[in-house]
Amino acid sequence: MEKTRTRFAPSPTGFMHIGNLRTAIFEYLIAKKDNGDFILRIEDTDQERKVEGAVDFIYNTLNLCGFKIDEGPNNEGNYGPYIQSERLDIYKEYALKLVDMGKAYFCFCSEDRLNELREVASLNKVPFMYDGKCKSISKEEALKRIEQGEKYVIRQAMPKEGETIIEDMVYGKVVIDNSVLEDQILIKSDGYPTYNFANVIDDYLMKITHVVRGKEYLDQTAKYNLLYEAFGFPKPKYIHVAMVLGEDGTKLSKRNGDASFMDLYKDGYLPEAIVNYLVLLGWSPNSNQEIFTLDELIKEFDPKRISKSSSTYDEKKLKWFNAHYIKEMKDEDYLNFVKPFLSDAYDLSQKSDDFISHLALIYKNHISYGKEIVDEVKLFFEDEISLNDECKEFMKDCSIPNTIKSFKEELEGMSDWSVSNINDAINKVKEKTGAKGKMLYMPIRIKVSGRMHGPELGDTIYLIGKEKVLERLSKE
RNA sequence: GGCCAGUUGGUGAAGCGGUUCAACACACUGCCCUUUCACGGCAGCAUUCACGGGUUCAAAUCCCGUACUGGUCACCA
Repeated sequence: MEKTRTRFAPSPTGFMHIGNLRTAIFEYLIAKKDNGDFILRIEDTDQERKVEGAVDFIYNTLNLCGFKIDEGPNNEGNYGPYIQSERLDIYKEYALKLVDMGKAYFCFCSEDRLNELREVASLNKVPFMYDGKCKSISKEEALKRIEQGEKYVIRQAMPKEGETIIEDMVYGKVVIDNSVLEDQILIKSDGYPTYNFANVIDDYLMKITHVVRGKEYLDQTAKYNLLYEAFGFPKPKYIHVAMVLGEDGTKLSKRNGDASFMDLYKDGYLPEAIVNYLVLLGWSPNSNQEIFTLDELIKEFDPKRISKSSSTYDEKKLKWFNAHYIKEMKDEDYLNFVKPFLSDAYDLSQKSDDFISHLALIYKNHISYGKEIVDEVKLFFEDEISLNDECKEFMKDCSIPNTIKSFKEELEGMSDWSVSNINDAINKVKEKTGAKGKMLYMPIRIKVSGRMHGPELGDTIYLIGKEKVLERLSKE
């Protein structure tokens, strides 16, 4: 039995959106479920889109997600190189092999001629397809013309009749009519392979057993199969996955400003939560379980349960997952996680460690992503408070000044500034004034913090500090 | 336009011919808990599975057609 090998094959653009990552997750899980290998291959045959440092970026992202790359550009295995631009000779060699077999041919048609054909086709309202003009050129003549420096591409001679069957683990059997397939280009005139050709060659040479890719490639798989068959290579198993749509129903993209993994990560989304959320987007386990560790996913994942229809990215659900994972964190880990967000936003140099930790911990059950704490915590860093209309409305009740006065007196007489003493003080106010419930807590909260929502009142008062609290209570 | 695929609630989805078939989760709404807010707990939320036909004793589940959505038809990946 051959070893299961999957590959993640991104373009090095230095950006990874959610849909890309999800594909990587599926590939990783399929490999690891069988104790197989997960390979990273860089598809940089489009030299214009290449970005410096992109390879490290991809390693970094996958590492954060907890995925170990078994082979890739930075840790080569036996099937390198792992960057397509370094494999040009290989593609050429295989293309020529196909020419020798009579299954591919050199084509000298100029772009102008192709454009003319295209125009005629669009005039006649038929799909454009290369007419195979150069197919009849003999190999000897072709070689002579190449010798003379003529530009050429290599095209595969495709069957004009019959049909090609695609077997997919998600979509089942899909039949494509051969008549819609044109003689596809294998090697471009700049010597680079086309994406399709490089893929087939690499997947074969790297012994990839399961090809996971977006559904947009489903139709094209017929071309792949014809290539595998021409060479006599064994075909991999195909797993096409439906797309992830944005909340507006369109495809996720960088241009739409849709979140990338790194954007989310920087805002304080935990990789475990992102992975957990994404794997459930278009895949469901054979149970009601929703929270999964990576190991559990490896055990449970079954590509046959991937959904055929596209799904919509739902930030609310992601937040729910993230909040869950935050609540599960150990306090110590949580503090290390949120403190950077605080220190980025506020000057903490005058604050004690106790203050910062106490403050951060109060919000552990409140925030759904790290950066959210910045806004939540604002009330502890502002000198002036101003009430909004809702607060003002609330404060109109005539019994309130009395409550505030009484509470102020309690605080003034307090020797030891602590959360429990503050809570006791609130209790005493209740006894003395008869105010209770909302009419007890809310006036104090508003007067002291300037808002109607916030963490436990005792903690809030404690952290704002005695001096500032008294000052605010005294104000009209 | 040709071809390919998809269509279960606001969202992710389970179910794939009957025996709770419309689970579960997010969101939302209400209640309870906490002397406030939040957390947490509980409850409600698709008479119906895009629509129309057919097969069957029986269909969200099988078949056909229609509509809609998306993908694809490059020397781009």
